[in-house]
Parts: sequence; structure tokens; C-alpha cells
Amino acid sequence: MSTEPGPEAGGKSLFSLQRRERLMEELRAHGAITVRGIAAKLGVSELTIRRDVNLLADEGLVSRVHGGATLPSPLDRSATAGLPSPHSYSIGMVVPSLDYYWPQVISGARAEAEEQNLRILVRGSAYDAADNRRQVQALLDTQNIDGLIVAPDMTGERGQELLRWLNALPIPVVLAERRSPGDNPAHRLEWVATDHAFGAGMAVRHLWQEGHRQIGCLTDSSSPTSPHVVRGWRQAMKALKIPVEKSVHEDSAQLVNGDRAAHFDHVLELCKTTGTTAMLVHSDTQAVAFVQHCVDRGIQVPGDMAVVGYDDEVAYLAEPAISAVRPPKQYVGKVAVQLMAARLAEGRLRPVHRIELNPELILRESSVGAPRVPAAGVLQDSL
Amino acid sequence: MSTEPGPEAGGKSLFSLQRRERLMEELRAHGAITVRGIAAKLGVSELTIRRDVNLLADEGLVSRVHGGATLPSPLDRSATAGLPSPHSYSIGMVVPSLDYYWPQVISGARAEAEEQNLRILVRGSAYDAADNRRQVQALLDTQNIDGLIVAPDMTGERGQELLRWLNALPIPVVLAERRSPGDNPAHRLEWVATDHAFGAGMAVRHLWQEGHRQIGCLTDSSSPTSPHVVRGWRQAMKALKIPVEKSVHEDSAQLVNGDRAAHFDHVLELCKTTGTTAMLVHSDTQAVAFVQHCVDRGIQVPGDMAVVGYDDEVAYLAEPAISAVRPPKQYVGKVAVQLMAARLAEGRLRPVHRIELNPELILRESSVGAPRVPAAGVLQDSL
DNA sequence: TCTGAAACGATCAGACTCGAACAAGCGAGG
DNA sequence: CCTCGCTTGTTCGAGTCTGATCGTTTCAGA
Repeated sequence: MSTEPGPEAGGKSLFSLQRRERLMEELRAHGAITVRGIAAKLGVSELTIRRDVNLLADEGLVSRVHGGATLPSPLDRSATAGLPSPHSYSIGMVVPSLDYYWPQVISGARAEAEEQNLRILVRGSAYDAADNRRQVQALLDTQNIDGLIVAPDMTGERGQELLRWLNALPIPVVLAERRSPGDNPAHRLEWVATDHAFGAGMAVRHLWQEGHRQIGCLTDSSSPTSPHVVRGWRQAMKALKIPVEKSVHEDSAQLVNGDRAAHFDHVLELCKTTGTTAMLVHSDTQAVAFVQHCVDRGIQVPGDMAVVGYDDEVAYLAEPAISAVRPPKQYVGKVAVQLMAARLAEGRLRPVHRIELNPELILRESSVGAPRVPAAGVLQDSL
Repeated sequence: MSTEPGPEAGGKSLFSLQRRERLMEELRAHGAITVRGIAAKLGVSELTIRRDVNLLADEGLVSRVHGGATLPSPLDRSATAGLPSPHSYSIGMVVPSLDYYWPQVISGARAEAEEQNLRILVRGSAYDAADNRRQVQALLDTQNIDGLIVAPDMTGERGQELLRWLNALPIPVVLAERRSPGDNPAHRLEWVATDHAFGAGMAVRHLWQEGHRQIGCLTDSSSPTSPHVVRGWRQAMKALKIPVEKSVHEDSAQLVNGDRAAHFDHVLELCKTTGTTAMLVHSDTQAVAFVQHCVDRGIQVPGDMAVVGYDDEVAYLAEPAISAVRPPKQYVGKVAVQLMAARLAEGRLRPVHRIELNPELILRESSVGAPRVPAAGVLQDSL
């Protein structure tokens, strides 16, 4: 059947792009192809195949060998010679805040970038999709960047739209502290994010071990982190068989000063009626304020009310010092840059990576009962 | 034996690059090779092997010895500038199969291990928790390993028990192609796994784009991969608004020969009554059998029934060649070793990493309708 | 230390592959 | 209708890979 050109469906001659696709497919199937064999199979001259092979080899999709081609091999000298190009890459980075949480992420990214010999250009942005896009666009226009690390707003239709746009950019994109949905519209986006649900769960289990049987949750729904914290809190409560519906779960987004004091009083009232003796407070800025409020109201921390904060930015400043879940912010930046560097080096052959990092629980005074050992931090493994 | 370089048809002749790769693989597996042995194995003259060895030695990838070659040894003074190998770690690796799927994972792991200057000890195991544990224990007892990469059976109470045991081991553990639950009992376990649900979803969306409106799923529930494939199929169906309850979803675990034929007939009958024109078949071994069965029954593939396989081990062998979702097996091994190397280097300060990799969809004849453009693979970005 | 067997590499020849240069085919646009 | 630009095919000298021969080197046992 394959004596004459057109062994495939219909003797239609293929376009060059299709031919190269066929070629890649044969290659994937067999691991290697001969110029002669493929030329016969596709009914074109060997020279044509050779030209295709050269083209694909230039893109790093195959390794050239005498008489044919193979899947790219690390032994292929020309490949390794070509890739570590002397011109170092520039990476754009757009983050939603330059004074909370993100400085450490950036610092981690910078350190790793230096290691990898990359340049990083950071821009701050607002917490909304339109501004995210503006900032990214500005980077694309004025600098010429080879890759993008970004923590976009993903809420609502605008967020989805932004994701699609990022997905379609001609340069690789890595999300930091954001998860793109696994399915279609963002299938090329890679990400690295902290598993905040795990962190919240860890806090709840710690409080449980300290003897607390009603554990509340105070969140700030204006933060993208919040839903994950709540989810983790819920899951852990369920696993510990504490009824979630009867537990204190309040949101303190957008509150300031006077309002906040009133709201905290409300929360404390709820705690009293439900018998809640421990709170997980998202954003440890809030936690600091909450602990301060408790102290002002004569409520002992941790005696009457144990508190664990979330984020560990300022938790150690409070009096008493607040236990907090600490996301590995430095590592988020570091891993994002590693992903980007690997992507730039290996190209399309590298599969899309999506990485979750576990936070750690830093124990301080606000959650550890007096009789217990106040030891803290990284050394504990038992949780 | 063949005077011509056999282009197809299992021809033994390899390109030099492939030969060198085979050589490296043998080397990684056994630690040393003899010129004579390899020459016989590959069916080339000893001189050719010698030339290859010299070439690899020049690049510092092997050490020459009289009669053969070994992995580069620090004792070999000709080795380039004495690679910094202060003390190399040993990693144990326990996988549930040595002849399906896992050889590629192992190969990827070996290659990366060599890069990182680690030693890897591989053991096969059965697909059950008790034997997993036995094999791991054997590694711990006889070799003394510094880290463990394992793909355990995680089903049932025995599986959970095994996870807890692994979690408590004094050495770092990385799971390959397995996800530990995010919560408590396995919080120290890191893992790297293919996002099979994404792969299944990609297949469904591809079939949808080809015009199919009823897409069935044929699974093998005896495989740990199966639940994820089903989940991805379900999710994608839901997103496309195809009623899942009315769709064909059959399981063919444990069937052989006669039973299988009967079962396939049953499946085809179901397809007819439901109007199903496309099937996602887990384990492409099954897919090959299924396509064969269709052809035997006079059902056109892809005309009457489009098929996408899952795993891409043998899918290309079928006639017509079967489209298949390909998990990045090499990368699973590679990333597992990277995780381990980083863990061994950085210790407990490094946060727990959990990594998902996306598979890719290899389009072949079995799912691509004649009228459509048959272009496939990496060059297309639109899916 | 000696000696035979095996391994090694320089050299050559044969078969095949590669790519430059030029010619021919095809589709788009003036 | 013709020309332009792009892709593909043909020819042929140069280049590459492999294997055979054979003299030299290395190894292991006496």
C-alpha cells in the first residue's frame, strides 16, 4: 500500500506543518526515524525530510543523527551547546502588594534568580484583574521579558478572562500563590502555591491537642487566601467531629478601628455563648489586633482564649507573642523562579508543573498552655 | 544481520546516538559494562562500541577501563576536573511493576540521579501494601539508603497504615504517581504525580472538538490510575453538559480473552443504544484490544467509533494507530529524584513539596476524523 | 619477571548520508 | 496573464559512519 505517495487518507500532499507533525508522531512512537523510511512513508524526497528534521532540531524537538533523527537526548551535544545561551533571560514579576507578604516572596525569587543568572523586574499592582493586566502589559511593552511570574486576581468573569489572556501569552507564565483551575482555559499555566488549607488544618489540630474542643475562625474575605483557610478549617473540624455549623465563623473584611472593636466584642460574645476557647485568625495583623483587644477586655491569652494567626508577618510582635501558620514565602518565590528557569531551558518538552508547598506552624505563647513545653517551630514532627 | 538499516519492522540497527543512550542505560542499571557484552547485545562490532565509549569518556560521562566502561568514578583521574562528589547518597526506589509504565519512570530517575551524583537501587514489588512494605524494609535493612522513592498501594486500611509507616520513617520519602492525602497522617510525605484527571479531560475535550456528542469511558479498576481517569472524564463531561448517567461507563478489570470479547460486545451494544461514538479507554493495552475487536466486528475506527487510549505504552502499534494520553513518565522519575536531592541537600528547612505534572495528548488516527485537519501534537496550542 | 590471550587503536575501504546549488511546481496578488 | 515568493525535487561531490585487518599494549597467571 505504501508503494506510492499518498499512503495516508487520500493522496493529498500534506502541508509542511502537517508533515512535521507526522514526523514527530513517528518519532514518539518509535523513538527514532530514518530519513529514508519517513521519506518513503510520506511520499516525499529525502531532502525534504532532512530539511524538516533540521528545522525541528533547531527548535530542540528532535536530535539529529546521521541517517535520521531521535527524540531529544541529553547526549546530543548540539542541544546542550545551544540551550545555555549566553544571553541571560529577563523575567517579569507582578505582585499585588509590595508591603505585606510579597516582599519575602520577591526576596526568595531574587535570590534564586541570581543563582540562575536571571534578571527579575518586579512591579506592584492592585488586587484587581484590570490592573494586573495593565501591569503585565506594561512589562511586555517596555521591557522585553522572556517569562512572567504573576499573582493575578482570579475572581469573577474578569479573573477568568485574565487567566485566558495569560494562558495565550507567547511567553511562559508561572502563577505565584494562585492555582489555575485544572481544566481547559488555563492548561498551559504553571503555578506554585502554599497549601493554606493544610496550614489551617494544622492549626486546628494543634489547638485540639492543646485541649480545645470548640475552635472558631476569623477571616478576612477580601484576601484571596481566605477561602483556602476556611476550607482547611472546615475539613479539620469535620475530621475532628466538631460541628462546624455551631462554631464561630466571622468575617472582618474592611473593618477599621471603631468598627473593628465592636466586631471583636461581637465575636467574643459569640465565643462565650458557644464555649469557644480558641480562634484561628486569618491575617496575623488581625490576630495582633484581636489579641490586643482580648487583653484590653481582661481576657487571658492563652488562658481564656487561645489564638493562632495566619501568615506570620507580625505575629511575634504581639504581647503575648502569637502562634502563627507561616507560609513558605521565600520558597514560593524561589520555586516560581526555578519553574521559570527550567521552562526557559527545556522548552515545550517539559510537562506543565503545578506545585503545592506546605506551610509550617510556629508555636508561640498565644496558643500553648502553661504546663506544656513552649518549644516552637521547625523541630516538631509529631503533629 | 540486515544489510540495510532497517527503518521500521523492529529492525535492530540503531543510530549511534541511540546506541550511546542504550549504553548509558546499561551502565546506569549495572554500574559497568563490557565492550564484548554490549557489542553482542546491540549487534555491532566491538570496535564501534569502543569508539562510543571513548566518545562518552571524553565528555566525562563514563570511565574507561580495560575491557569495558564504568560509571564515572572519582578515582578516575582522567575524569574532567574531578566532579564535586563529597559523599554521594543512596536512594531506594520501590515500584509496583518492572514491565509496564514504570521502566520509563525508572529510566528518568536514573538519568537524573546520575546528573545529581546519586545512586539508585530499584526493587519491584507487587501491587499490595504488605509487599510494598516488605520491599522497603529489605532496602532499609540490607542497603543503607538515605532516601526512598516509592509508589505504594494506598487502598484500604492497609494502605493508610503503610502511609503512616512511611511518614514515620527516619529518612525522607517521595511518592511517585501517588498523592498522599493533604491532611494529617502523611504530612511529611512529598510526592510527584501525573494529573490523570486533566489527561482524561483533555481527551474528552478533544473528542468533543472532533464532533462527538456521546463519549464513553472504559476503565480498569484494578489500576490505581483508574479513579483519577474516571474523575477527569466525569468533570469534563459535566463541563460539556453531557449527561454522565446516560453515558457508557464500563469496567474491564480482570477480564481475559473470551470474557473480554464478550464484554467488548456488551460495550459496543451499549454504545449503539446510547448513541456513543467515542470511547476513552484506560490502559492503552485495553485500547489496542478494543480497537482490534471493533475492526473484527466491522466497525470503522475512527469512522464509527473513535478511540483514545490512556498511558501510551503500546497505542502506536495498533492498526489504526491509537490516539493516547501520555503521562510524562520520564519526568515523574526525574522530578522525584530532584525532590529527593533537594530534600537531602536542604534538610527540614525546605517546605514539603507536592507536584502535579500534566500529561500530553498524542493524536493518531483512531480519533481524528477524516474531514478534519489531522495536525497533532506539540505544535498545536489551541486545545 | 615472563608469556599467552585478550583488548586496543591506527589505518583503510566501502556504503551510505548530507547539503549546496540549481530547477521545477504551486498558489497569491497585481 | 504574468511575476513573485515559497516549497519541493534532482544531482553530485564531500563528509560520516562502520567494520576488517593488523601491529601494539595491557592483563593475569605461572
